[in-house]
Amino acid sequence: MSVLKDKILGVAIDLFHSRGINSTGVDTVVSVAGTTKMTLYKYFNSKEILVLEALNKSYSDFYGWLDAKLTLKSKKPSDRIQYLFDFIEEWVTSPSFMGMGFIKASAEFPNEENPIHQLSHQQSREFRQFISKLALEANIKDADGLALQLSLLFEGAVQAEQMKRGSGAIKYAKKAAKILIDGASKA
Amino acid sequence: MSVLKDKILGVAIDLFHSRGINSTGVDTVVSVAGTTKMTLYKYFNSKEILVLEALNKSYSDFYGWLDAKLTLKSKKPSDRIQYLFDFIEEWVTSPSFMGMGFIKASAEFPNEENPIHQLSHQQSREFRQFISKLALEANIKDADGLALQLSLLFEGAVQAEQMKRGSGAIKYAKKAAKILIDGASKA
DNA sequence: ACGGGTATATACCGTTCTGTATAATATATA
DNA sequence: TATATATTATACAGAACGGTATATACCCGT
Repeated sequence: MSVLKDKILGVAIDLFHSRGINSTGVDTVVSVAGTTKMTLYKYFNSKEILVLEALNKSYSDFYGWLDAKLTLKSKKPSDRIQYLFDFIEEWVTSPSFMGMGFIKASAEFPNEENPIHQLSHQQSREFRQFISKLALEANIKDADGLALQLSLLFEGAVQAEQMKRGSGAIKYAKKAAKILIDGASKA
Repeated sequence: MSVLKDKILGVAIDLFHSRGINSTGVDTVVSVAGTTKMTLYKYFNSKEILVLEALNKSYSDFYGWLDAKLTLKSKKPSDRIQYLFDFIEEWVTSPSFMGMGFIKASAEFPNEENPIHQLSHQQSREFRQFISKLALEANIKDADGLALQLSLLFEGAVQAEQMKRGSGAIKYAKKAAKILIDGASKA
């Protein structure tokens, strides 16, 4: 991947998060990235494709980071779900946190037939499946049910933190997650 | 309030929810409402004001409906929090459900200095305080903490339902809420 | 029948948007 | 030095945007 394409993608991710996707024109992207529209359209055939690639990079960066953290933290897969919200807290409270792409994008593109909405939905499902896998490895019976509940806490906490930085919501999400995990473990 | 202003406001709320705020032009609003831009701008001095009023009506309709339902359901304020998610489920699964205005709006206007973002944030806080009042009346010690947790479940469930109608997330949110309420009651 | 507010119709202004066409420039390799 | 490729510079097309100006029709109480 060209260094210039990478630069454009990174700038786009920043701007989409800080100003919103629809409120960010390609002129602004190229201006901040220090290049021109011709170059942007060479690497991305349309703004929609730029948005889709930005979403993909955003999500896979987060997912890769979280998965690596959990793998490093515990060699026993059955313990990992216990640390899930610890790392989510680390992520959410990090200065570079700007929100979750698929949450914002699905709000800006509510039409379920829109490709951006569909990708957002897919990422949301992928993340829930990731939690479900953690729950399964922890020998939790209703793994899917717990995963859904934890994903609600996750999305709610991210939503709260997007609305106001330093809201502290993640601390309470963590406590709630512990209660739900413990409850589901004994069942 | 003029019947025409009401019509415009209702159409605007529908369109903002189904197409997004930034993707809905005033031309579309007046066209669907069957009126003209002159009339719209007579009642709303700018699109931003239209958005703010749409948010206000959206939220107060929801809040008023929910509060009335809870008051009717139980004469004992200490019981009401038990039924909170029952009515939220009724609201979310209703065919007319289109999402929560302040959740979508805050995603479309991420800048914390933007008036629309600020109103969204205020409504989110108001709703959390409403839950906190319910928790207080139920003699729950950490009423604010529980209220924050329940609001995370609420926003997460609404987010999930916005992304995919009929997701079923609300059922699991309800179960999680019951666990958290019971846990906080005995503490 | 007449006058005053209300709504309509329509055209327009200036700006911004995505996307493209064209030509000039830099850079690296052969 | 010559050639191919990557990037820039700039201008523009065509549409949509928020918002305004002007003139016309309607309706209702006097």
